[in-house]
Amino acid sequence: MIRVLLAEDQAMVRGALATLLGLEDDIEVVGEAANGEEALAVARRVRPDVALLDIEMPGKDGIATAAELREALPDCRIVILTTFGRPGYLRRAMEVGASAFLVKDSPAAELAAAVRRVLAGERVIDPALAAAALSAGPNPLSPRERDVLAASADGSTIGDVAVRLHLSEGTVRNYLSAAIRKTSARNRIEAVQAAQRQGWL
Amino acid sequence: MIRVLLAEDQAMVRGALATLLGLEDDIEVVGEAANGEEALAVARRVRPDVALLDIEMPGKDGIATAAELREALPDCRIVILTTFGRPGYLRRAMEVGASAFLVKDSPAAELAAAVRRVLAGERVIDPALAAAALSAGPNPLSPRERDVLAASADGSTIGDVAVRLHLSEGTVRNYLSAAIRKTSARNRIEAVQAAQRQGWL
DNA sequence: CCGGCGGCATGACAAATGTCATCGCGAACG
DNA sequence: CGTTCGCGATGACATTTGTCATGCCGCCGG
Repeated sequence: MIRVLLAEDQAMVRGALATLLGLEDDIEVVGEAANGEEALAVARRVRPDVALLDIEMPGKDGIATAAELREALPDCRIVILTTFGRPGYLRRAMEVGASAFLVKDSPAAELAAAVRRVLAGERVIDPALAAAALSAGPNPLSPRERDVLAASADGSTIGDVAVRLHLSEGTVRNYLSAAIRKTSARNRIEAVQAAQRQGWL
Repeated sequence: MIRVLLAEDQAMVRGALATLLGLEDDIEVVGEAANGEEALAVARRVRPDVALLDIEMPGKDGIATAAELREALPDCRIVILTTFGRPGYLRRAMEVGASAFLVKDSPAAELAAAVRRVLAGERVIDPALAAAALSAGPNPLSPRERDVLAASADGSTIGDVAVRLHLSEGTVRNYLSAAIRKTSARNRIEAVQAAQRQGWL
């Protein structure tokens, strides 16, 4: 039996996916979690063969969780599951040692198939997405630019961001200006959206 | 057997939910759809007893679909399913004649339960959410303010919005200013986010 | 040890944004 | 019939935002 841990914040989806996997003869869901911290705690206890991690979770997201899980249980294969097939997500998932990257709008049967394949040592990545990630290139934003852009994402004013990041307003404007240029956007809002679309935040 | 139609854009989630429902002795999934148009077409053909509609779908969303479905198949009960428990969503769902309103982070078992209960003539609404919807009050934005705010949501500049809506720039600014005031926001971005959080867009 | 790069800051300037007062029009409502 | 309200517009104004040049510091690679 393949022992699987499932981390996904939406209970209804989590339950449905767990049931789906449980129907497979060779798969057994040995743990469930609603967020990253929980996933790590459960993983340490149940020591699954494969961990299915949703990226979009409150608190510690799936990628960060994957990174820690890699250290705690090096033998546990990691399958990243996500709503959004963003190039940056894929890139980060791979850097962190994930074995598979699945988007939720691929067919449900893919899930069990991916679990089996990663356990067999394969990597599972949608070729189209892989191409997109490669052609998009790496994140061009410097760490600080990324910080400032992320801090601006919630509608904060430049002053707010400056306070929150302990910077001068002028500096914030400069970083933002750089981020806008690098994302080929016309203003902050477009820059934030472009960066999110690429998975750079 | 209760004949159910399931509309949900993410194939993996759709498949998992369909499987889950199919496991119930008294429920049968007689149709699936990935968007609103498809849902309507399938519904007309299979004439389900209950339609499960996700709100967040590309093209025609779950609420708009519910409105049309209500006219096409008045006897078909409607269960709205959504990721976000936004007060405005609930309000609109009720106005459009939905029998139930479920958020995806309630337990998976709720789904089948809701299907049975709506068929029995009950309404299924999370009490906490109902309270939130009532205490939040109705959408204070005038139709035009809503249009302008929605058109600004993607980072468009005032000029863009003016062109797209065939308005003068000054008018756009005025509506935006009103929307910002009514949402108690400090700028466009906050206004958009506040409105989205309430389900007003 | 020197050049480049990233981080941080200023100051100046132009452009976009937000606010306000005010106007005309038409529809709805008492 | 008058009042109110939403829609659309204008003009003036203050503020915020975006751009650019420039400077300083510290670190790292050649």
